Amino acid sequence: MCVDIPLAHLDRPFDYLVPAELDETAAPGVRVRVRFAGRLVDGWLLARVERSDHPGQLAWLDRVVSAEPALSPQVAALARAVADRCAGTMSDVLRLAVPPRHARTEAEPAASPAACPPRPAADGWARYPRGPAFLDALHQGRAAHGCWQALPGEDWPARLAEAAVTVAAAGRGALLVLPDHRDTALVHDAVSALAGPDAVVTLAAESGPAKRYRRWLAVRRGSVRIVVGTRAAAFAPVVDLGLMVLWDDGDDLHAEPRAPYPHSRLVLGQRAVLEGGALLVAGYARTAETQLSIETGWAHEIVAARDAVRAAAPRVTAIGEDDTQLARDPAARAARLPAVAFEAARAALSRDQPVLVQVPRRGYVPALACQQCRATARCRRCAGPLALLTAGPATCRWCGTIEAGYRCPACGGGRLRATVIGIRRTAEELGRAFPGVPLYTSGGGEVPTGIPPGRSLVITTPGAEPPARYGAALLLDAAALLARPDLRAAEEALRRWMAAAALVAPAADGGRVVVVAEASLAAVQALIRWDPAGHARAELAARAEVGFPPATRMAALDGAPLTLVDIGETLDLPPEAVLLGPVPVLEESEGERERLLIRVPRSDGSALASALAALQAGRSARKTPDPLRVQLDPQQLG
DNA sequence: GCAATGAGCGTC
DNA sequence: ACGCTCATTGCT
Repeated sequence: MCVDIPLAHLDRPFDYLVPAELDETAAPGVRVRVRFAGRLVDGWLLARVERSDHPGQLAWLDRVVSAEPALSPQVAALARAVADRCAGTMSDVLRLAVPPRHARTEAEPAASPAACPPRPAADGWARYPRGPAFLDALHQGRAAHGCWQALPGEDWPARLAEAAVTVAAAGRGALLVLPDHRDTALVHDAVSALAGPDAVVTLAAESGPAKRYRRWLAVRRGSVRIVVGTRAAAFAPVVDLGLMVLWDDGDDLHAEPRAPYPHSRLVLGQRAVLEGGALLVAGYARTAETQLSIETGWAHEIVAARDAVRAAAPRVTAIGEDDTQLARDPAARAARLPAVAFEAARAALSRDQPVLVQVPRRGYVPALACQQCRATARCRRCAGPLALLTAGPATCRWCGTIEAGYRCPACGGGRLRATVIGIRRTAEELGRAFPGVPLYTSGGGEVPTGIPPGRSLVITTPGAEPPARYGAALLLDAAALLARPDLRAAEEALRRWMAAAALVAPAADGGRVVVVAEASLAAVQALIRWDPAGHARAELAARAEVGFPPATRMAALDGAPLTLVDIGETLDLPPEAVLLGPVPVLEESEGERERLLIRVPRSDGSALASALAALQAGRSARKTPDPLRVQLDPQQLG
């Protein structure tokens, strides 16, 4: 029995006696209710055993909630492994893994078992030297581990669908985890086109409790073999799992924001170890984590040859922000468009092709700086950042004070410049620079599903690029992405640039990408050469140099300052552990919060996790009131 | 010397 | 959140 109580010191199985009348329904995997410390709590029946090691009196199982064995032995083992790895509790992981029960749905009769589709042709994989061999391995049921860098312009949903249907054709299940719903829809449609609409199901929270549980049960009961979904689907109880796919593992949407904060990469990786299925980590770009799995020999890379990359990639031109030659055309000048960018856009439009313009952040000039010395402009009253929220004067984003006569406290300059120009103003300005050209914007919740053929300008925030075949892409304010004070800034910038540039026609067909950033920067170089592998290699080496993940294992502890000092002194850590901090956490919320980082060699990762689990167990047993957040391998190290 | 009371801990 | 243990307290 695993009781559903979020207390770390109760994160272990408890034994109960099964009354004769429940003997038949009390099977492993069913939901039960038991009396625990005097009150009725929910729980999962993990296993039936002959005898208990518990020396005391055993209590009786109160009720079997439903005879449906919702929790498969594989998912139970996975939840335990993920909890251990993240220094969290199994019940917390199970809450992420299993959707809430819907009784009426459960009573509906099960659909017939999934049929085997025929093995599809997968000629698209022939462009990657190891591609066909990987698909053969999938069909033979081997537990191959691959890292696939998709070529620019690749119909990647079709390639992933081919891999999934190849596995289904061999009678096994496939699970595809993608960052967002746009991507799940693309892959769902691609699988559906290849193997029919009944061959695939998309698991998503927002489809409503009944629908969600119905689909989930269909997976659990083996009525459907191919499952598509976002991060929660990484736990989907796919029967006889033959393949797991993780698309774009650098996207932070793969990081679960609820305790114990497991990343889809970790969940699928653990699953590959426990269940033995194949794993394919795929994307245009490559993360340092994925690079590590290649360098340790755990995974093989599946990449195209250099000449295939050159043939598929657009021509990329970098222009530094300061030595930018602005376009002569006055309208283009007003839009702050460098001449090279203006020309690239004009050429594509003249060929009747759409042009993609990527702007780092949404909104309307999110920040202002001194024109003269570039110091960030701050509010005189509260030191909040100044911004142009409307077309009016600068306004403080924190307290709303209107700043009419700004004077820079550093240099005395009285003029302001926008440091990041948002999507709305860029759209306005570009509209003026290219009069008569249809204009689309994409970002936030509003992403056009497609762009009509012909000339148009598509202004987008990163990650919201509408699928189309673009003649050119302009990556504006690219330096702003790189300048973020984040360990992953370079990797993240390259990932976002590649996502946009991959939609542009090959150089041979006139496809051009203009990135407004210094050509000497490593990430910019990697974009120009279209070399995600080289960048990941350098990135991993750089992290090893400074002792950051994934070269090491790291834990972040967020809590009150005194709590952290106390923990740092008492925690039972492996001898090579290094404490960093605690440092204040930049949060505008109430209360003083600090962050303590703990770094250990990768070989001590499990010792670190168990030390932190023991810490949490001690704190929950002592009913320590002040909250402490423990995060292993945090995405953000800030 | 022993019952009455309460804090602390484990929870099957 | 119960209910058990064990220590302290107050009284015979």
